[in-house]
Amino acid sequence: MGMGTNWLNDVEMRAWRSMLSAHSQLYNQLDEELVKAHGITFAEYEVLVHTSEGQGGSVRMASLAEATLVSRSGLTRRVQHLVAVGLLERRRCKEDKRGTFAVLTPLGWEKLRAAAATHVRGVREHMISKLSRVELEALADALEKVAGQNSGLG
Amino acid sequence: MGMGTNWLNDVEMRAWRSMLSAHSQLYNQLDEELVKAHGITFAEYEVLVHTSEGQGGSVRMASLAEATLVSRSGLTRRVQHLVAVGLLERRRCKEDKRGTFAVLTPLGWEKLRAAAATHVRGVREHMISKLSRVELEALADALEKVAGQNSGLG
DNA sequence: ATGAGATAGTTGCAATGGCAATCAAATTTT
DNA sequence: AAAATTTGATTGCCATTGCAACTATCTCAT
Repeated sequence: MGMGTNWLNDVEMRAWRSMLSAHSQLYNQLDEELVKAHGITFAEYEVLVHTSEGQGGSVRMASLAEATLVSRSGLTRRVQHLVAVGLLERRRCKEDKRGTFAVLTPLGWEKLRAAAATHVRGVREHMISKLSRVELEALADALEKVAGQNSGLG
Repeated sequence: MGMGTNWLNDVEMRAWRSMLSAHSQLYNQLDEELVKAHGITFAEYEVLVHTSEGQGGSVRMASLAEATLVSRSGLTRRVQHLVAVGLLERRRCKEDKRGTFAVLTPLGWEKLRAAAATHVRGVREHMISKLSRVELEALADALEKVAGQNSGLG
């Protein structure tokens, strides 16, 4: 602005760059492991997880979009694909005829159960095992502050 | 495997979920701010930054791809676009005729200078200001451990 | 009840990005 | 030095995704 840019100092730069790098590596690694072992992407796995947390394994589309950090149109198509491969069903909402539920099928529950084992193992191996308990807590606390008020699911 | 999945406990889950959430929010926010203020995406900004760090504002394509966490084909097209809008030039490498340098143009330097101010302000506002100095250091340390041996650029 | 506006969800379209194949040039092997 | 392999980079093709536009339904003010 008036003067030259007040650049990020070393700690600030390390925090920001390692955030990009750690996220990228973790995401790609976990995604690859799920695809190889179970034929679903991490994004699809996230849909199954959040669906399973709703009443009777069913969640409204908008809520699912928010939980999985994707746009509504993006979610529509992800669900379309998961329906096509038999892991989800769509159910019309009786209270609000505009609404739609995504519902886990028995096959979806089974896929989720199997994929969760792979996913949890991956998170432990690629993230948690690299940190002490204290470091992990500090990481969780700091990241939650950065993420802001995003605790509940909806 | 023999027994049920050993689920993530509370701290582990908080760390992992907040990583996804914090990254998503930060990335989208910083991207939007750059697009609005300077007409370039965050991904493009990253290319300008890493190019500026090379000798004479020039970097080999492969090195740039690695630094910006994108595939080589993805980088080829990003650079194509930045060339089309006049922020970069391509220069053939004399020592290795297969190679190509991306080189910042004067316009590219100017755009970088302006965009950096916006970007740094955004990082401070959306990440750094939410943490104490101690928390920030803990975050940087933890994320670097998760990211592994990715310090140098190339 | 009716019309204005908000909300749930889907679709067209365009941008982005990765994988595999390809081409050119460098390096290694024999 | 010819052949085989590796490496740098680009392109074709396809999958994913977001924005804007659209439809259907709901809510609220009058």
